[in-house]
Amino acid sequence: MKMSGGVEWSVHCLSLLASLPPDRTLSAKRLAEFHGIPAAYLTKHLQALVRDNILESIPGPRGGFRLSRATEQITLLDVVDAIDGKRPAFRCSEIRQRGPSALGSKCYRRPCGIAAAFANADAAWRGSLMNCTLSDLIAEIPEKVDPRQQKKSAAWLKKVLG
Amino acid sequence: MKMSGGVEWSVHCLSLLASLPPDRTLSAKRLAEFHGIPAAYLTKHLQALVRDNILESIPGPRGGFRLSRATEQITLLDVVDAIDGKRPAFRCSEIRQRGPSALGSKCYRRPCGIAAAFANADAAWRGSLMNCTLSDLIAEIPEKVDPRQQKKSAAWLKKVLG
DNA sequence: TATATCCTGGATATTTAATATCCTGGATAT
DNA sequence: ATATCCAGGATATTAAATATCCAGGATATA
Ligand code: FES
Ligand code: FES
Repeated sequence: MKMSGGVEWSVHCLSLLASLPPDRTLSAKRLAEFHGIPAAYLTKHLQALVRDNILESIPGPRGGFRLSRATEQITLLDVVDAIDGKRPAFRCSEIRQRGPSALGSKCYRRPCGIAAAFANADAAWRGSLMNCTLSDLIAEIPEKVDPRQQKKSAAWLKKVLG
Repeated sequence: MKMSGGVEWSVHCLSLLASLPPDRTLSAKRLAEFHGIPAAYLTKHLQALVRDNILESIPGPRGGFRLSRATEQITLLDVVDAIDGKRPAFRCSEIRQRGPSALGSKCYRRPCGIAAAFANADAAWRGSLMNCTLSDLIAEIPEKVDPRQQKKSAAWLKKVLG
Protein backbone atom coordinates (compact mmCIF):
# COMPACT_ATOMS: atom_id res chain seq x y z
CA MET A 1 0.00 0.00 0.00
CA LYS A 2 1.78 3.08 -1.24
CA MET A 3 0.54 6.62 -1.69
CA SER A 4 1.66 8.45 -4.81
CA GLY A 5 4.95 10.22 -4.29
CA GLY A 6 3.28 13.18 -5.96
CA VAL A 7 1.57 13.96 -2.66
CA GLU A 8 4.88 14.81 -0.99
CA TRP A 9 5.88 16.88 -4.02
CA SER A 10 2.54 18.68 -4.05
CA VAL A 11 2.48 19.67 -0.39
CA HIS A 12 6.02 20.97 -0.58
CA CYS A 13 5.11 22.95 -3.70
CA LEU A 14 2.02 24.37 -2.03
CA SER A 15 4.10 25.38 0.96
CA LEU A 16 6.52 27.21 -1.30
CA LEU A 17 3.74 28.88 -3.27
CA ALA A 18 2.23 30.08 0.00
CA SER A 19 5.36 32.15 0.65
CA LEU A 20 4.95 34.06 -2.59
CA PRO A 21 3.92 37.73 -2.70
CA PRO A 22 0.25 38.16 -3.62
CA ASP A 23 -0.48 37.62 -7.31
CA ARG A 24 2.94 36.25 -8.08
CA THR A 25 3.34 32.78 -9.58
CA LEU A 26 5.95 30.09 -10.06
CA SER A 27 6.13 28.02 -13.23
CA ALA A 28 6.22 24.23 -13.16
CA LYS A 29 9.84 24.43 -14.28
CA ARG A 30 10.78 26.62 -11.33
CA LEU A 31 8.89 24.46 -8.85
CA ALA A 32 10.66 21.38 -10.18
CA GLU A 33 14.01 23.13 -10.11
CA PHE A 34 13.54 24.20 -6.50
CA HIS A 35 12.72 20.66 -5.40
CA GLY A 36 15.13 18.82 -7.68
CA ILE A 37 12.41 16.74 -9.32
CA PRO A 38 11.40 16.07 -12.96
CA ALA A 39 9.37 18.97 -14.34
CA ALA A 40 7.37 16.96 -16.88
CA TYR A 41 5.96 14.66 -14.23
CA LEU A 42 5.41 17.36 -11.64
CA THR A 43 3.29 19.12 -14.25
CA LYS A 44 0.83 16.23 -14.20
CA HIS A 45 0.36 16.60 -10.46
CA LEU A 46 0.01 20.37 -10.66
CA GLN A 47 -2.71 19.92 -13.26
CA ALA A 48 -4.54 17.64 -10.86
CA LEU A 49 -4.33 20.33 -8.19
CA VAL A 50 -5.76 22.86 -10.66
CA ARG A 51 -8.63 20.50 -11.48
CA ASP A 52 -9.53 20.33 -7.79
CA ASN A 53 -9.33 24.09 -7.40
CA ILE A 54 -6.32 24.02 -5.09
CA LEU A 55 -4.12 25.86 -7.57
CA GLU A 56 -4.77 28.44 -10.26
CA SER A 57 -2.73 28.46 -13.42
CA ILE A 58 -1.76 31.50 -15.50
CA PRO A 59 -0.66 30.84 -19.08
CA GLY A 60 1.86 32.80 -21.05
CA PRO A 61 5.13 34.49 -20.15
CA ARG A 62 5.28 35.49 -16.47
CA GLY A 63 2.65 32.80 -15.96
CA GLY A 64 2.72 29.86 -13.61
CA PHE A 65 0.84 28.58 -10.58
CA ARG A 66 -0.50 30.18 -7.42
CA LEU A 67 -2.75 29.09 -4.59
CA SER A 68 -6.41 29.18 -5.43
CA ARG A 69 -7.57 29.59 -1.82
CA ALA A 70 -6.32 30.81 1.54
CA THR A 71 -3.86 28.49 3.27
CA GLU A 72 -6.44 27.94 6.01
CA GLN A 73 -8.81 26.50 3.40
CA ILE A 74 -6.42 23.88 2.01
CA THR A 75 -6.13 20.65 3.97
CA LEU A 76 -3.85 17.68 3.50
CA LEU A 77 -6.96 15.67 2.68
CA ASP A 78 -7.69 18.00 -0.22
CA VAL A 79 -4.24 17.32 -1.64
CA VAL A 80 -4.44 13.57 -1.12
CA ASP A 81 -7.85 13.44 -2.78
CA ALA A 82 -6.59 15.45 -5.75
CA ILE A 83 -3.35 13.54 -6.30
CA ASP A 84 -4.02 10.05 -5.01
CA GLY A 85 -7.73 9.87 -5.68
CA LYS A 86 -10.68 9.51 -3.35
CA ARG A 87 -10.92 5.71 -3.38
CA PRO A 88 -10.25 4.14 0.02
CA ALA A 89 -7.23 1.86 0.46
CA PHE A 90 -9.37 -1.11 1.43
CA ARG A 91 -11.56 -2.21 -1.48
CA CYS A 92 -14.24 -4.69 -0.52
CA SER A 93 -14.59 -7.20 -3.34
CA GLU A 94 -17.76 -8.64 -1.78
CA ILE A 95 -16.04 -11.93 -1.24
CA ARG A 96 -18.99 -12.87 0.98
CA GLN A 97 -21.12 -13.16 -2.15
CA ARG A 98 -18.95 -15.91 -3.57
CA GLY A 99 -18.46 -19.56 -2.82
CA PRO A 100 -20.84 -22.42 -2.04
CA SER A 101 -22.69 -20.80 0.87
CA ALA A 102 -23.41 -17.46 -0.74
CA LEU A 103 -26.93 -16.24 -1.40
CA GLY A 104 -28.35 -14.11 -4.19
CA SER A 105 -26.96 -10.59 -4.47
CA LYS A 106 -30.21 -9.12 -3.11
CA CYS A 107 -29.42 -10.53 0.33
CA TYR A 108 -26.42 -8.25 0.88
CA ARG A 109 -27.91 -4.83 1.30
CA ARG A 110 -26.06 -4.01 4.51
CA PRO A 111 -22.27 -3.63 4.27
CA CYS A 112 -20.05 -6.44 5.49
CA GLY A 113 -18.88 -5.90 9.07
CA ILE A 114 -15.27 -6.30 7.99
CA ALA A 115 -15.61 -3.66 5.29
CA ALA A 116 -17.31 -1.39 7.83
CA ALA A 117 -14.37 -1.73 10.23
CA PHE A 118 -11.96 -0.70 7.49
CA ALA A 119 -14.23 2.18 6.56
CA ASN A 120 -13.98 3.37 10.15
CA ALA A 121 -10.19 3.27 10.01
CA ASP A 122 -10.26 5.15 6.71
CA ALA A 123 -12.52 7.79 8.25
CA ALA A 124 -10.10 8.21 11.16
CA TRP A 125 -7.25 8.68 8.70
CA ARG A 126 -9.15 11.18 6.62
CA GLY A 127 -10.25 13.02 9.73
CA SER A 128 -6.65 13.47 10.78
CA LEU A 129 -5.67 14.74 7.33
CA MET A 130 -8.68 17.04 7.18
CA ASN A 131 -7.59 18.61 10.46
CA CYS A 132 -4.24 19.67 9.10
CA THR A 133 -4.26 22.77 6.91
CA LEU A 134 -1.51 24.27 4.82
CA SER A 135 -1.67 27.14 7.27
CA ASP A 136 -0.85 24.78 10.14
CA LEU A 137 2.14 23.38 8.29
CA ILE A 138 3.50 26.81 7.46
CA ALA A 139 3.10 28.01 11.02
CA GLU A 140 5.61 25.47 12.27
CA ILE A 141 8.28 26.25 9.70
CA PRO A 142 10.11 28.83 11.85
CA GLU A 143 10.61 26.34 14.66
CA LYS A 144 11.17 23.23 12.56
CA VAL A 145 13.20 24.28 9.55
CA ASP A 146 16.88 25.19 9.82
CA PRO A 147 17.19 29.00 9.63
CA ARG A 148 19.95 28.62 7.06
CA GLN A 149 17.62 26.79 4.73
CA GLN A 150 14.92 29.39 5.25
CA LYS A 151 17.44 32.01 4.21
CA LYS A 152 18.58 30.10 1.13
CA SER A 153 14.98 29.53 0.06
CA ALA A 154 14.16 33.21 0.45
CA ALA A 155 17.22 34.15 -1.57
CA TRP A 156 16.31 31.70 -4.33
CA LEU A 157 12.78 33.08 -4.45
CA LYS A 158 14.05 36.64 -4.64
CA LYS A 159 16.31 35.65 -7.51
CA VAL A 160 13.69 33.91 -9.64
CA LEU A 161 10.98 36.48 -8.96
CA GLY A 162 13.45 39.31 -9.63
CA MET B 1 -3.14 3.75 -2.94
CA LYS B 2 -4.51 0.24 -2.74
CA MET B 3 -4.26 -2.30 0.03
CA SER B 4 -3.63 -5.89 -0.98
CA GLY B 5 -6.85 -7.75 -1.68
CA GLY B 6 -5.34 -10.52 0.42
CA VAL B 7 -6.36 -8.59 3.51
CA GLU B 8 -10.05 -9.05 2.78
CA TRP B 9 -9.45 -12.72 2.00
CA SER B 10 -7.45 -13.18 5.18
CA VAL B 11 -9.95 -11.62 7.57
CA HIS B 12 -12.78 -13.65 6.09
CA CYS B 13 -10.66 -16.81 6.41
CA LEU B 14 -9.83 -15.99 10.01
CA SER B 15 -13.49 -15.43 10.73
CA LEU B 16 -14.34 -18.84 9.30
CA LEU B 17 -11.51 -20.57 11.15
CA ALA B 18 -12.76 -19.01 14.38
CA SER B 19 -16.00 -20.97 14.02
CA LEU B 20 -14.18 -24.31 13.94
CA PRO B 21 -14.32 -26.79 16.81
CA PRO B 22 -11.16 -26.70 18.93
CA ASP B 23 -8.15 -28.39 17.33
CA ARG B 24 -9.83 -28.79 13.97
CA THR B 25 -8.28 -27.24 10.86
CA LEU B 26 -9.19 -26.25 7.32
CA SER B 27 -6.79 -26.73 4.42
CA ALA B 28 -5.90 -23.91 2.05
CA LYS B 29 -7.89 -25.71 -0.62
CA ARG B 30 -11.02 -25.75 1.56
CA LEU B 31 -10.62 -22.12 2.55
CA ALA B 32 -10.27 -21.15 -1.09
CA GLU B 33 -13.24 -23.28 -2.07
CA PHE B 34 -15.44 -21.71 0.60
CA HIS B 35 -14.60 -18.20 -0.58
CA GLY B 36 -14.44 -18.88 -4.30
CA ILE B 37 -10.88 -17.63 -4.67
CA PRO B 38 -7.68 -19.12 -6.18
CA ALA B 39 -6.10 -21.58 -3.76
CA ALA B 40 -2.52 -21.13 -4.96
CA TYR B 41 -2.53 -17.42 -4.27
CA LEU B 42 -4.46 -17.66 -1.01
CA THR B 43 -1.74 -20.03 0.17
CA LYS B 44 0.79 -17.22 -0.05
CA HIS B 45 -1.29 -15.04 2.24
CA LEU B 46 -1.90 -17.87 4.71
CA GLN B 47 1.84 -18.42 4.89
CA ALA B 48 2.29 -14.76 5.76
CA LEU B 49 -0.24 -15.15 8.56
CA VAL B 50 1.68 -18.18 9.87
CA ARG B 51 4.92 -16.18 9.81
CA ASP B 52 3.32 -13.52 12.00
CA ASN B 53 1.94 -16.12 14.40
CA ILE B 54 -1.70 -15.43 13.57
CA LEU B 55 -2.24 -18.91 12.17
CA GLU B 56 -0.76 -22.31 12.92
CA SER B 57 -0.27 -24.84 10.14
CA ILE B 58 -0.47 -28.62 10.43
CA PRO B 59 1.12 -30.62 7.62
CA GLY B 60 -0.01 -33.96 6.31
CA PRO B 61 -3.41 -35.54 5.76
CA ARG B 62 -6.08 -34.05 8.04
CA GLY B 63 -3.77 -31.04 8.28
CA GLY B 64 -4.53 -27.42 7.50
CA PHE B 65 -4.71 -24.09 9.32
CA ARG B 66 -6.14 -22.97 12.64
CA LEU B 67 -5.98 -19.81 14.71
CA SER B 68 -2.79 -19.43 16.68
CA ARG B 69 -4.30 -17.17 19.35
CA ALA B 70 -7.64 -16.33 20.91
CA THR B 71 -9.92 -14.18 18.75
CA GLU B 72 -9.58 -11.40 21.32
CA GLN B 73 -5.85 -11.33 20.66
CA ILE B 74 -6.04 -10.90 16.88
CA THR B 75 -6.63 -7.36 15.62
CA LEU B 76 -7.22 -6.06 12.12
CA LEU B 77 -3.90 -4.27 12.42
CA ASP B 78 -2.15 -7.60 12.98
CA VAL B 79 -3.62 -8.89 9.73
CA VAL B 80 -2.80 -5.75 7.75
CA ASP B 81 0.77 -5.78 9.03
CA ALA B 82 1.17 -9.45 8.09
CA ILE B 83 -0.36 -9.23 4.61
CA ASP B 84 0.25 -5.69 3.47
CA GLY B 85 3.44 -4.99 5.37
CA LYS B 86 4.24 -2.49 8.09
CA ARG B 87 5.45 0.35 5.87
CA PRO B 88 3.25 3.46 6.06
CA ALA B 89 1.36 4.60 2.97
CA PHE B 90 3.11 7.96 2.91
CA ARG B 91 6.82 7.53 2.22
CA CYS B 92 8.83 10.67 2.79
CA SER B 93 11.53 10.84 0.12
CA GLU B 94 13.27 13.71 1.95
CA ILE B 95 12.55 16.03 -0.90
CA ARG B 96 13.56 18.88 1.40
CA GLN B 97 17.17 17.70 1.07
CA ARG B 98 17.20 18.27 -2.66
CA GLY B 99 17.32 21.29 -4.88
CA PRO B 100 19.35 24.51 -4.80
CA SER B 101 18.45 25.62 -1.27
CA ALA B 102 19.12 22.35 0.51
CA LEU B 103 21.78 21.97 3.17
CA GLY B 104 24.00 19.02 4.07
CA SER B 105 22.22 15.90 5.25
CA LYS B 106 23.37 16.52 8.85
CA CYS B 107 21.00 19.48 9.10
CA TYR B 108 17.85 17.36 8.88
CA ARG B 109 17.79 15.47 12.12
CA ARG B 110 14.20 16.39 13.00
CA PRO B 111 11.47 14.98 10.74
CA CYS B 112 9.81 17.22 8.18
CA GLY B 113 6.57 18.75 9.47
CA ILE B 114 4.70 17.42 6.45
CA ALA B 115 5.93 13.88 7.02
CA ALA B 116 4.99 14.25 10.70
CA ALA B 117 1.43 15.21 9.78
CA PHE B 118 1.09 12.11 7.62
CA ALA B 119 2.59 10.00 10.39
CA ASN B 120 -0.16 11.30 12.68
CA ALA B 121 -2.83 10.28 10.19
CA ASP B 122 -1.22 6.87 9.84
CA ALA B 123 -1.22 6.47 13.61
CA ALA B 124 -4.92 7.33 13.75
CA TRP B 125 -5.60 4.70 11.09
CA ARG B 126 -3.56 2.06 12.85
CA GLY B 127 -5.19 2.94 16.15
CA SER B 128 -8.61 2.31 14.67
CA LEU B 129 -7.52 -1.03 13.22
CA MET B 130 -5.84 -2.04 16.47
CA ASN B 131 -9.09 -1.41 18.32
CA CYS B 132 -10.99 -3.95 16.24
CA THR B 133 -10.39 -7.58 17.15
CA LEU B 134 -11.50 -10.72 15.38
CA SER B 135 -13.68 -11.29 18.43
CA ASP B 136 -15.46 -7.97 17.79
CA LEU B 137 -16.13 -8.89 14.18
CA ILE B 138 -17.50 -12.30 15.07
CA ALA B 139 -19.76 -10.86 17.74
CA GLU B 140 -21.70 -8.87 15.16
CA ILE B 141 -22.26 -11.75 12.78
CA PRO B 142 -25.64 -12.81 14.27
CA GLU B 143 -27.12 -9.35 13.71
CA LYS B 144 -25.38 -8.50 10.45
CA VAL B 145 -25.25 -11.71 8.42
CA ASP B 146 -28.35 -13.17 6.82
CA PRO B 147 -29.48 -16.22 8.89
CA ARG B 148 -29.80 -18.26 5.72
CA GLN B 149 -26.14 -17.73 4.94
CA GLN B 150 -25.16 -18.61 8.49
CA LYS B 151 -27.06 -21.85 8.06
CA LYS B 152 -25.46 -22.66 4.70
CA SER B 153 -22.00 -21.96 6.10
CA ALA B 154 -22.61 -24.20 9.07
CA ALA B 155 -23.83 -26.97 6.78
CA TRP B 156 -20.79 -26.63 4.55
CA LEU B 157 -18.50 -26.79 7.56
CA LYS B 158 -20.24 -29.87 8.87
CA LYS B 159 -19.84 -31.52 5.49
CA VAL B 160 -16.12 -30.85 5.02
CA LEU B 161 -15.25 -31.62 8.62
CA GLY B 162 -17.03 -34.92 8.20
C1' DT C 1 6.44 -49.32 4.47
C1' DA C 2 3.83 -47.32 0.60
C1' DT C 3 0.73 -43.74 -0.38
C1' DA C 4 -1.97 -39.83 -0.47
C1' DT C 5 -2.52 -35.32 1.61
C1' DC C 6 -0.89 -30.98 2.92
C1' DC C 7 2.30 -27.07 4.05
C1' DT C 8 6.76 -24.44 2.63
C1' DG C 9 9.35 -21.75 -0.21
C1' DG C 10 11.38 -20.60 -4.55
C1' DA C 11 10.86 -19.60 -9.42
C1' DT C 12 8.25 -17.55 -12.74
C1' DA C 13 4.56 -15.51 -15.50
C1' DT C 14 0.77 -12.18 -16.00
C1' DT C 15 -1.65 -8.13 -15.12
C1' DT C 16 -2.11 -3.65 -13.35
C1' DA C 17 -0.57 0.64 -11.38
C1' DA C 18 2.94 4.22 -10.77
C1' DT C 19 6.38 6.86 -12.79
C1' DA C 20 8.18 9.52 -16.51
C1' DT C 21 8.72 11.73 -21.07
C1' DC C 22 7.23 13.90 -25.27
C1' DC C 23 4.50 16.57 -28.38
C1' DT C 24 0.66 19.38 -30.16
C1' DG C 25 -2.33 23.11 -29.39
C1' DG C 26 -3.86 27.28 -27.14
C1' DA C 27 -3.18 31.42 -24.19
C1' DT C 28 -0.65 35.69 -23.29
C1' DA C 29 2.87 39.15 -22.08
C1' DT C 30 6.42 41.80 -24.35
C1' DA D 1 5.98 38.21 -34.32
C1' DT D 2 7.97 35.77 -30.75
C1' DA D 3 9.07 33.57 -26.68
C1' DT D 4 7.06 31.56 -22.53
C1' DC D 5 3.89 28.81 -20.28
C1' DC D 6 -0.17 25.63 -19.24
C1' DA D 7 -3.48 21.68 -20.94
C1' DG D 8 -3.99 17.29 -22.25
C1' DG D 9 -3.27 13.21 -25.06
C1' DA D 10 -0.10 9.57 -26.43
C1' DT D 11 3.36 6.69 -25.15
C1' DA D 12 7.23 4.42 -22.82
C1' DT D 13 9.41 2.64 -18.66
C1' DT D 14 9.50 0.75 -14.15
C1' DA D 15 7.65 -1.28 -10.12
C1' DA D 16 4.06 -3.71 -7.65
C1' DA D 17 0.20 -6.78 -7.21
C1' DT D 18 -1.75 -10.91 -8.68
C1' DA D 19 -1.43 -15.63 -9.93
C1' DT D 20 0.47 -20.25 -11.09
C1' DC D 21 3.64 -24.07 -10.81
C1' DC D 22 6.85 -27.23 -8.90
C1' DA D 23 10.21 -29.64 -5.76
C1' DG D 24 10.92 -30.80 -0.96
C1' DG D 25 9.53 -32.10 3.65
C1' DA D 26 6.05 -33.55 7.18
C1' DT D 27 2.47 -36.79 8.61
C1' DA D 28 -1.69 -39.60 9.05
C1' DT D 29 -3.54 -43.80 7.35
C1' DA D 30 -3.85 -48.22 5.27
S1 FES E 1 -17.30 -9.05 1.81
FE1 FES E 1 -15.77 -7.50 1.50
S2 FES E 1 -15.00 -7.22 3.52
FE2 FES E 1 -16.53 -8.77 3.81
S1 FES F 1 10.77 16.11 3.10
FE1 FES F 1 9.42 14.40 2.95
S2 FES F 1 7.55 15.25 3.59
FE2 FES F 1 8.89 16.94 3.74
